Amino acid sequence: MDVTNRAVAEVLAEISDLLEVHGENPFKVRAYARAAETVRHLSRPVEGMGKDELEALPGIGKAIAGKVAEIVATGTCQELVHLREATPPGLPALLDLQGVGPKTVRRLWKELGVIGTDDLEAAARTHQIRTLKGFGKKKEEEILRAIGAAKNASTRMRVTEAERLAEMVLSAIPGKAWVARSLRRGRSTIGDIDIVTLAPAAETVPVLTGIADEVIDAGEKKISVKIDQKRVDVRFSTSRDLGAMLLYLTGSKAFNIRLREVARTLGMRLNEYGLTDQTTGELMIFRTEDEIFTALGMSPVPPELREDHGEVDLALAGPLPSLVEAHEIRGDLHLHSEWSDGSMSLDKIALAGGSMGYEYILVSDHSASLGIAHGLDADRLARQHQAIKEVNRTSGSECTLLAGIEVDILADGRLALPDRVLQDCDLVIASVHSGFSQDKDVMTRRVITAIEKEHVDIIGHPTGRILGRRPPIALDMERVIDAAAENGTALEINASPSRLDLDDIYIKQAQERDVKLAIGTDAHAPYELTHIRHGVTLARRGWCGASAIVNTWSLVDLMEWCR
DNA sequence: GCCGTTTTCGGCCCGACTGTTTTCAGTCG
Repeated sequence: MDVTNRAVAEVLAEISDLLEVHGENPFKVRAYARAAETVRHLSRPVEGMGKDELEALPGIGKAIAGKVAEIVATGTCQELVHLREATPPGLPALLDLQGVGPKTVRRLWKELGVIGTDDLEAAARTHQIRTLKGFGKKKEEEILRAIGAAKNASTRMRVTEAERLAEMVLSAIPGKAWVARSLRRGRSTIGDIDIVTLAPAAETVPVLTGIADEVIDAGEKKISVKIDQKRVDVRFSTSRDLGAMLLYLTGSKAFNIRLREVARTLGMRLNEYGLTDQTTGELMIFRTEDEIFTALGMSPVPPELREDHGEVDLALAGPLPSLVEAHEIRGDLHLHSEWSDGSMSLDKIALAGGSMGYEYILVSDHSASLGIAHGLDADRLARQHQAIKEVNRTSGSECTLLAGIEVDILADGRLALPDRVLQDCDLVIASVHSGFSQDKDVMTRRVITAIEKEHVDIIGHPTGRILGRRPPIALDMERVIDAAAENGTALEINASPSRLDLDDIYIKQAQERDVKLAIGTDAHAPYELTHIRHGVTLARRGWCGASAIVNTWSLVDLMEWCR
């Protein structure tokens, strides 16, 4: 049986949803949801863990440890089977509707016989909902709106799309404003935009109402609108207590809960306005987030780590590990020129690298193979590498071009170019670009075969995912990371906003096993070099310091490493 | 269901906003 942490987490999360629909104790519902999150972000597989080890995990006690063991052994558990039998299958989806929660779902089900979205829509159109006590015309309209919105459900945004939307709103707000929530934490995809502003509500609300497609709600302290199908929340604050508001609105939700628990152990209550002493009732306010961390007896937690993935306990015990910073990056280790499918000449790349302040850039065009236009064969690669030497001699740029290749990992694990060609490269990236649907075992062996190759230095975009378009390939990442550790091969953190591959979970795992990482933009055009910052953010989310990232090293050290 | 530097039982983060309400429940983040 091969049960991944993700699969176990999904079972636990579904139990949580179903318990909620059945009106179970909300704390029990949360217990399952929390356990699901714990398992989802665990840096080692629950499969093979003993009962004691499971129960030592945060939020997992005797009962859920038993469930996890059952799921690992059988792929499911009896509790879930029973809950599913007792629940119309269309019911949990109703929880996703805006304004519809567990209490409402349960009443609609029990009192109107609603068992799915279609029923609900019919009930609303025939005005049955307003017959329920406590429900009215507005609620009915809200439900119809929510169903409509769900039908053209907007997917999560890529980071670049979210940044554009945020910039547009920030520039419209008449006063200082900051981005918060998942965009500030550096999540790879963004659901909605949250902003904190010092601008007065009276001036801001009309402006936002003007640019919004819909106003979800608007009060004295906040306004929520929809722009281009995306939710934008703006919260009003003052410079005197900005710290607590930024902290609260950055989250995550789980992190906020943990922080408030910490405050309670100190006899205080934390909210978005400050810390309240529970005995005197005195409110302490803070201009910065760091002052609040200090007041809670913690080291400051950078936004990228605020997920309740162990950082709170660590910050209570002492300083957190220092994370890589953008200025520490000395070069870009993945880039395509006009020699394959990029748009940049070698001269232009050297120039662009110079203006980024880089010491080096790895020119890593595609190898010739099916599916990639203008990939390089051995002859063209040799000519390109001659041209690279020429540019290094003549460009006058501070930035050295490294002569590399992004060689295809073929379906059987062989590489698309022979060893004698690869050995002449400064650095070799090997990537999967075809045969994405191989099963897990075949795919894992394929990638590990490439990792074991003498001349391969970096595995490019390891899971091959394209956010919102192509799922990750089936890889046993445990085995891949072990193989990378054994062979001294680096894994890439691909900084392209459409990839952001590896995931932060795996970056953390790789680092824990002393696997080196390489950040590359995969740029095909000059402006894409600036995407390096997304790679740095992702590395930080994976708890990465500079020393684990090979392109924070000097050119000499980098060349020494890959030899 | 989980958990313990007051606790192995009795708590469980906290506030904004809305709708259908004369005082609050439900939902959301």
